[in-house]
Amino acid sequence: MTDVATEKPRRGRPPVSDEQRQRQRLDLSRHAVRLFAEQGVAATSGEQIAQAAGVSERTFWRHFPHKESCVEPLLTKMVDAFCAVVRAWPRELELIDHLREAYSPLLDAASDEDIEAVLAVVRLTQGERALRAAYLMVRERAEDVLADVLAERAGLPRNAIEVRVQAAAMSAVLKVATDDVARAAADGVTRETLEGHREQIADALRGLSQVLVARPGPLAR
Amino acid sequence: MTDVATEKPRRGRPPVSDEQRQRQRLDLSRHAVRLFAEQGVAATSGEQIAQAAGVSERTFWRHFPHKESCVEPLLTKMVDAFCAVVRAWPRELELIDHLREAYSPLLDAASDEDIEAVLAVVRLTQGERALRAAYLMVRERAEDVLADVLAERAGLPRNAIEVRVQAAAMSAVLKVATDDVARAAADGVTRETLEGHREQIADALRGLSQVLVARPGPLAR
DNA sequence: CATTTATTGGCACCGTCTGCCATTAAGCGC
DNA sequence: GCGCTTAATGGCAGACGGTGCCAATAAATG
Repeated sequence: MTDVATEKPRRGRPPVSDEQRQRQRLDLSRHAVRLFAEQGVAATSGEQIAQAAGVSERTFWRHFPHKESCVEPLLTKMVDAFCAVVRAWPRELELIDHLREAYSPLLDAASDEDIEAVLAVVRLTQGERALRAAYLMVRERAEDVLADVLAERAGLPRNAIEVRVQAAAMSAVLKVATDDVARAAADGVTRETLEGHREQIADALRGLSQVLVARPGPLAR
Repeated sequence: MTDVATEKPRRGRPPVSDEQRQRQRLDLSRHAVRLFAEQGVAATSGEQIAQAAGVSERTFWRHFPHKESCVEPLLTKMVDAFCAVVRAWPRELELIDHLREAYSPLLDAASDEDIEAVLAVVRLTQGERALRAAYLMVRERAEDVLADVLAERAGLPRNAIEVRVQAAAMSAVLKVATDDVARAAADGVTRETLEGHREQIADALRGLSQVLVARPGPLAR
């Protein structure tokens, strides 16, 4: 009825800004991931994480509904960066080529420590099934972005079966490549490891278009 | 040193057979899924499931490490059946055609109640993130089987990047199709719904081979 | 029946996570 | 500065998830 932000004398303490909230979560997240990597998820209690970050256990649980969701802010940060790159994918370019161009800036945008932490999380998801769920949730968000972009480029509705399948397939490609790199970076991340990721993705994308057996292609004809 | 099974007078009560163990788990699983569907996962306590199945809470927890893993036996049963079909895929046939032939027997092998229960679980995984992890775990096992079969047919090592990517992509296809059917079967499963699944898979497989934008195909040339 | 081993159930206990309330912090007008 | 209002925090009790331990029972052998 009345205007948007008017009619609001706003008395009392204002809520903290959204960015600040994110920063708090991110801080908790970094401590949590460090502890997870050092001693495992099961052996790390919520109390411990809270203490490491200097807040009470109660407020820790207010920030994260489950212990595993601690990894989310860190992962989200990287995935969002990647999504931004995908969204900026120009029509006239191959995805591979676009990634080749945009990949390095993506790496520069994040601190080395965060990159290391993210890869540590990905590695942890191999054995710690509790983290797998969180990991796959944020991957799913990325898949939706991918589907949006694909749909727009193909001129199809977002939920067309072809679009969803393609998005799922490409998402799978990214997953395979990322897992490989995370494993490769088990002991120390170098610039080469990360550049390798780009080429892994390229390889994997090629693998996708090869279509070993799923259809009667030129190979089988 | 000594022979395999000899030298074992085997005194005392013998361990229960593996099949019997599986049957017990399956029984628990059915009760659990029913309760999950009726009142949600969070609102269903381990004690409740145990009581429904007529065992103590303690032995319930001995059968399942986490509450969510209750769904595993049911899902595994279906996935194993599907894997068997994939393994039997003859070289000279298209996958789609093979599935068309083998699909009905697959349905006949399971009770209607179990099929309904499985679809209910898949539907639940949409909203209950706790179940998502369990669901994705058994899907991953299926992906490995797929990779094996693909590797053998293509004459490549099991962990070749192309193989893994293809397996992941096909697995994604199955996931998309299955989710669609589970949604469609929200109110009552009919034979048509299930036959529809086969066609969904076929559609999705076609979608996979279309390759909207991932490479310079005839469309982009 | 006595013996041996596997399963079961009961109990105590730690960690996860929530609801509730008192306390503190951050803004406002005065 | 002082109230006043609202948001964030911390502390506490408690339900639920899940494990270790031990006693009781079940199923085999002789």
